[in-house]
Amino acid sequence: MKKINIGELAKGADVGVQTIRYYERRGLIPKPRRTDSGYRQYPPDTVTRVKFIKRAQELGFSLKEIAELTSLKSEETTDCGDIKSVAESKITEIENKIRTLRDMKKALTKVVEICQGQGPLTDCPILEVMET
Amino acid sequence: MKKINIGELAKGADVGVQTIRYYERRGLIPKPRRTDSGYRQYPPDTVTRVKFIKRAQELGFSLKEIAELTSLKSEETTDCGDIKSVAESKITEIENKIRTLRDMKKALTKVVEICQGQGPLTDCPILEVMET
DNA sequence: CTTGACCCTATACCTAGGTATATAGTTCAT
DNA sequence: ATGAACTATATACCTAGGTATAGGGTCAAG
Repeated sequence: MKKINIGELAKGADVGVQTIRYYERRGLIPKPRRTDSGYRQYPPDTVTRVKFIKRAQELGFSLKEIAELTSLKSEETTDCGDIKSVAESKITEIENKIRTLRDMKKALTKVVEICQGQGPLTDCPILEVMET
Repeated sequence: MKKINIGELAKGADVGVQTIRYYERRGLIPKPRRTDSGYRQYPPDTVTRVKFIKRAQELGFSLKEIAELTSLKSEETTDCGDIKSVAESKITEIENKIRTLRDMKKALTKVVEICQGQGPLTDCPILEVMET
């Protein structure tokens, strides 16, 4: 297999070169071999690895959690159920965030509905509700 | 009216003393007068002001937005409708966040449903979907 | 007159996820 | 053999919202 440089890896996974090095520091991708001059040489499937990171981010995982997921992946004793329960608790977490946002929206909607949308600030129900 | 110290203000608004000084630096609360020895002396209603900040945060406003809201409040030309439209665009923003979270949840739920919850990782549909 | 609880400034640190900059070495095509 | 394009390290910077620490001064009670 031909190896790829950091630039090709970054391009292939659609991230910046700096981001790759940052991921390496964070332990999200393995430290690659180097050429004699010090250039990083990646096996081409590292592109998949970086894409995995991006995809997991889109699904709501933090880099820290992705690192945990990755080390889970490489443990012998991990089975599918372990991954599943990580995903399930992430779902719960997302539900909680949605609930919080819905409460915020509800509170805001309520004051907006009361507000006539004109007149002096002294009577503004929005500011009023925020000051109590 | 008797003035209060920073500690009393912090306690009254249920935040840390450092937070008060931080808000001052951010321009969220006016710079108070000082005693000869340099102590900050607040009018007691500053407690309300700090509580306003906390409340607005709970409603989803960033400190930057709260500062804007505050300067809007002190402009002569501002009327209730200006405040209302700020609140309305915040509602829209919250709705967008909810939508994003719902999409994340949907994607995660889908893979979790496919996963049997046992067996080797090689067949794990969750990891599989994340790698594509 | 001293002790403890305040207060002051300045600066650094924290999480999260990077991006930017400075300085230097390498590789490849012409 | 030279210049563009790439790579390396180290360090600083960014947003957001603070918290912590160091090294002082002040105030009130006993």
